[in-house]
Amino acid sequence: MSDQPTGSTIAETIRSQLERAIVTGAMRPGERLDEQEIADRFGVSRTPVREAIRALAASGLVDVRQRQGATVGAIDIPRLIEMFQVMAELEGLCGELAARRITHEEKANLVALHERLIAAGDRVSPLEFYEINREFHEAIYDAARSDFLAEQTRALRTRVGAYRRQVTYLPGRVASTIREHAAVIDAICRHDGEAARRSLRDHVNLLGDNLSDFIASLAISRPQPAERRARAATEETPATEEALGERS
Amino acid sequence: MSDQPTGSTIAETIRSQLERAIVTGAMRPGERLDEQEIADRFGVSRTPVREAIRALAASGLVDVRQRQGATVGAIDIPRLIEMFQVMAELEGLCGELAARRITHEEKANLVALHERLIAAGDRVSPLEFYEINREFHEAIYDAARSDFLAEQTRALRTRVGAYRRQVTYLPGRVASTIREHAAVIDAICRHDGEAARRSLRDHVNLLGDNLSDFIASLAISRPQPAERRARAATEETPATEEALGERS
DNA sequence: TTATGATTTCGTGCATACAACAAGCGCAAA
DNA sequence: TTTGCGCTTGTTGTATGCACGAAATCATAA
Repeated sequence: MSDQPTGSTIAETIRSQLERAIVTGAMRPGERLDEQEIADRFGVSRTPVREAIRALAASGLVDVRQRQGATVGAIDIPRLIEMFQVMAELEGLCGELAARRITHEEKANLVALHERLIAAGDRVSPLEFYEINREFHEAIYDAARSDFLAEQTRALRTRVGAYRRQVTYLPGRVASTIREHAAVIDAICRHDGEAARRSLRDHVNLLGDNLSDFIASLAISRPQPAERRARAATEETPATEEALGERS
Repeated sequence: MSDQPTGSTIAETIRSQLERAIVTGAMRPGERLDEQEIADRFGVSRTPVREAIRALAASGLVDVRQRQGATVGAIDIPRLIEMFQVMAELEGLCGELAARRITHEEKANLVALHERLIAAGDRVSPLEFYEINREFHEAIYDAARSDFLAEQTRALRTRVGAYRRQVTYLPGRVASTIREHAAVIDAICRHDGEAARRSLRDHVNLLGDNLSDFIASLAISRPQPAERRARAATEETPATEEALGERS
């Protein structure tokens, strides 16, 4: 390993790198994770790589089958919808708790983030929009004052990250997101727990709905993913899944 | 390994065994998990033991700190309450979905389980009561038709298992449980999603409330039975250890 | 040609050895 | 006594070798 964070283990470093590769879409769902290959790529032995893969498997980002190696977690549509539904509940609970517990400073922060989001949305900067959106939700987690709930919600958010990213960029979705966030902020600042819960839950559920529409529209020209372990010796492609690929 | 399930790995076997030891309370919160010791105990090398421990850590049942080994997950009171709150939401969602999707056969099964629960409650058979209660909730997960939701809820249930077990056996709690379950069944059979969600959520939340009462009552005066063989008696333990440890 | 069975190949699962780090211990200095 | 430093010791983190098993390949028969 050339650059390793001091105080951290190799396994954790690899885990982090792989996670990043997966949630950003650099590694595509169904793609194989060969222990030896990854070990060579990072210049370490199989042991920490193996540990990293198992950790990712535990968080649901990769699938492992006995004696058959690991692949990047492929989530089928029904399951993805289920995940959004659960996420909606958790985010809703975050909203309700936040509405009851938020401080003045946090309110101000939320509003500020929202305005940054609007600005980013106007300039149509997907990456920045995505990041600010993340911070917005993180701010709500903080305000909810429930570490465990925050961890669970965050984990789920990460897990669907690769897919959600596609949805967030849908045309028209940005404007809707801003409107929905405005409703969330309003409810939270009014300390209306029920309204906050509802607006956040619906917000996330709408993402899920959009997702299904999105998927459905793609189902027409979907190539059969019969790719086995065919990997060219060339550089790996920083692409996204064909079904969820760039779309304008 | 003397008896290993065919088709399963050693690591998985060990993971399962350790999980069982933890959720049943045989291993107590804060207790240390020495890789070599466990490896010797099972007659295997450190490698699969290590893997098992990391898996348990990922599911939240054990805590690991870099270079400082692993301990059985110790959950403090605020966090435990947070976990119950999240669990209440998830169970509530299960209930709502179940109310909308349950079949006639499943209704009958639910009722049958409930009657078995009543019988077990009358005979005051804690272990059986616990098991039937588990099956009851599992039946609701099934009826909800959401694999992911079921997995999440089940995982959380397992995670608080060691603590929840104590609460379920509180005097008077059995009768309340049966009453609350009756309300749940009624709502589900009427296909009233909202009522099902509310009744199930409150049911679990009441467990949380009882939990706090339980903790509070123990904080006053509680002679330690200490009939269990003390393994790491000198080990530093969190507050919950005292409060939720062995009791009659 | 397809189907079926043996064989080869390649990757995972586990064992073992070594390295690195943290906690405990002893000794010396204040 | 207390404090600080270096050493020892024990445990974790990583590397490496080997064995088992599943998929791939090939051979043979219908």
